[in-house]
Amino acid sequence: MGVTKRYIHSDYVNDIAITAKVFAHPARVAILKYISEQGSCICNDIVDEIGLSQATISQHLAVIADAGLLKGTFKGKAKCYCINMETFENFRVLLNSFFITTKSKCC
Amino acid sequence: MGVTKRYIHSDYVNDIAITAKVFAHPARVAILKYISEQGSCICNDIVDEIGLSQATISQHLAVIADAGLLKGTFKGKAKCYCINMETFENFRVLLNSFFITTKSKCC
DNA sequence: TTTTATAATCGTAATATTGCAATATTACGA
DNA sequence: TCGTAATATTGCAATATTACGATTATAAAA
Repeated sequence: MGVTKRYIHSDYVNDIAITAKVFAHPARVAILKYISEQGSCICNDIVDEIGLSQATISQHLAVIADAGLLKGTFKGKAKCYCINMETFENFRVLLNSFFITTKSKCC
Repeated sequence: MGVTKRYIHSDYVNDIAITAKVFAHPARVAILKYISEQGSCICNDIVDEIGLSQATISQHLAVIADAGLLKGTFKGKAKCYCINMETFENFRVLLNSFFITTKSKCC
């Protein structure tokens, strides 16, 4: 065991969990926040900004990118990152739908 | 290593990550969804509803409860769960603030 | 008091995640 | 082509998470 049993859940539930997981690590939140604050793209100022090794940042970037949240363009030898706002907006809507539809009359 | 370095990040960033983590597992999303659908409280129908063992469900419930998202009342031998909508709403607002404030002009 | 139903906890195995050093790759400029 | 800067990948150690059986607590009912 130790494996998440995704197959027992609906797609909707799995989608929410997978989406939330991207934001479930402070380094990834910080990376997205930093890119956002820089307005447009940057390179490995992220490594300087956040106190983690280049390897670790690169891994987190890969997780964010796999989720479809990054657009990258090579600008010289550096890579220019920016947020794919379309996917980002989809994520917002998905999570918000979950929050909005959840109700509970307490006992 | 293997430990998330929370201390290098701001409280805001850590709060978002901790909040998102609650929803980062499909079982927890499914539990919340089920409680919500039942309107008010239930007991261990959750175990029957979701295909996980009682011990596992209990663990996930503990994670949700630790986040402040559950209210429980003992009703007979069974325990009655419901969602703490105040905390839930706070979570919604926190995550939404992050989504709303994030911008990016792509390269 | 004993039984029974319900839920929490313990112990443990399997797997996932985090983080980093070392190394590879990629792309540019000299 | 070589050297160099920027990123990605690999391999590994430490830790966290997930899941479950077994056990333990708890409270109502018999």
